[in-house]
Amino acid sequence: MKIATWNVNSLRVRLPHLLDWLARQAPDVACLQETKCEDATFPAAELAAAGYHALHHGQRTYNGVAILTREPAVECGRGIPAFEDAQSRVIAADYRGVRIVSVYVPNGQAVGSEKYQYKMRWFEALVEWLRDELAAHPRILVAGDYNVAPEDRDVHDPAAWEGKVHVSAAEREALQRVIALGFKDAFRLFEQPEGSFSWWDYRLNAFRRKMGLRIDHVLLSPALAAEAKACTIDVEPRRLERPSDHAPVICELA
DNA sequence: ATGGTAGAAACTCTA
Repeated sequence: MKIATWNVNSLRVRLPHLLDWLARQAPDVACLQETKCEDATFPAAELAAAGYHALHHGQRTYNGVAILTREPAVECGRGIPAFEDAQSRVIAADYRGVRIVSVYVPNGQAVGSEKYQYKMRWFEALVEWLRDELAAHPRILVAGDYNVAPEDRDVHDPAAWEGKVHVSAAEREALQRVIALGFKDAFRLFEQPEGSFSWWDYRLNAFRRKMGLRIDHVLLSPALAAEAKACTIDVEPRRLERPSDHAPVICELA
């Protein structure tokens, strides 16, 4: 089973890229973030024509997460149950015996800001929720935009980024608390090229200059990690005209 | 030097 995650930064704008990419990569599951559309305007018909069923937790202008599947999946919740959140950042589904969670962790804007504090509270709620979810569903994966680069090798210029949002010690510790529940970062189960990133700022020609961060992750439960065959970042969509600022991450399970 | 671009929506906020 081939499972992908991609922050598309507006599903409406990126729909042509997404449809081309679905045809090329043919994932069984695609977790999307930043759809930036309401459920009412979700392009379900276009995706159905491309061969995908969709579950969407939408929101106007900001956020919005979806799960695309080849066959219908069973939705099992939106948001973090014990965390009151006006922002659409989580959707979960069962598909072919796997609990799939698509997450869009808050950006955090700047260390110490109000949005950063929200990010840290959000992470704590995620950890508490996933502890129970992992116990109840041994075959679970949590894929999405975590807005944290776990290690210095996930950062193009660690010195320049030191202490900044996405890289700060507190954010890395928060992500490690998720991983410490028992999850594996699928990407690091395999040998990878140096300078592997999943996001590049639109500004300053960051993509061409290889100024990226690896902030999009597929976290696998131990049962699924044992079945992982490969995990790659597909940078091709980032090369296109009018791209998302993120590249898809693709994980293959046996 | 605190820049730059992109998206949605509304003349600003978020990333």
